[in-house]
Amino acid sequence: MSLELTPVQTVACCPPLVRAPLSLPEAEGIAPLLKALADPVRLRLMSLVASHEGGEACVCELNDAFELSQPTISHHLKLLHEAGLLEREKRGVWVYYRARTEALQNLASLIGGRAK
Amino acid sequence: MSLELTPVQTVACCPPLVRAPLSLPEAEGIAPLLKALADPVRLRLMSLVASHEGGEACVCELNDAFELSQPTISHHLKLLHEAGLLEREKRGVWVYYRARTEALQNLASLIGGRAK
DNA sequence: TGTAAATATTTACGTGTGTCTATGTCCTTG
DNA sequence: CAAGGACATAGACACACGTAAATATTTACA
Repeated sequence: MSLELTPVQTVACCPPLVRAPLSLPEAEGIAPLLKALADPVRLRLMSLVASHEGGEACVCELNDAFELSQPTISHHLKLLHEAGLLEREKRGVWVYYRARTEALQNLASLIGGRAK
Repeated sequence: MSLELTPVQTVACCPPLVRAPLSLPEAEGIAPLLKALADPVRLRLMSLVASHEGGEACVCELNDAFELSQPTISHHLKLLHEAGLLEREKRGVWVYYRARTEALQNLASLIGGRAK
């Protein structure tokens, strides 16, 4: 197995943007997380999952929410999963994705944390 | 002049991700903001400016913080400015950029806002 | 065991992004 | 008004990204 940190593990280690300059390694760790969110489809996927009842949603429901092909949705879900923003669980034929809210909150405090 | 909203104006109007699904127009308004931040160089630029004394920094200082060409830094600053994350002010020969902290805070509460 | 449904992977393609070099513009000062 | 410094713009190029079509994989069930 790899010793690499997922992006979501990286973000928890940094003070807010307004507090201190980010080092290059820190920035390189955090950027992939933001990149994963920086797409209209993935933003909507994330909000659909995160606001869904039980904090999770089945891929079948997510597919229906977009006018995009199933492989395209699967691709976006994979990116969010690899970034550490979504957890994946297979139950029978269906796959459920769950939002990692602590990852979102770490990211939020990095971006919007207070200066002092 | 244009009637378009800048991304930063868009973000203030949406509930947190975990609260309700984002509409397509909402997501398309917010994604550019995240995209602007989703790059290691721009993340560092943003944190350099935001954490700098007085909340602003001169381009000349920012150039020195990277091993990139001056036009490349200028390009990144332009993207951050167009997204509404940085304000631009020319004073004499120098240009100063200032972080729009309320934009960062709106973005943060969108991403990490509590569910209920 | 074989068939259908749910999801993922592969491949391909047009478009967008990050970077550089070269050049332009604006301001200051001699 | 000429020259130089600070910053922006334009053009070019390699690479990454979003999407779709075709195909593979996994699971349930008749």
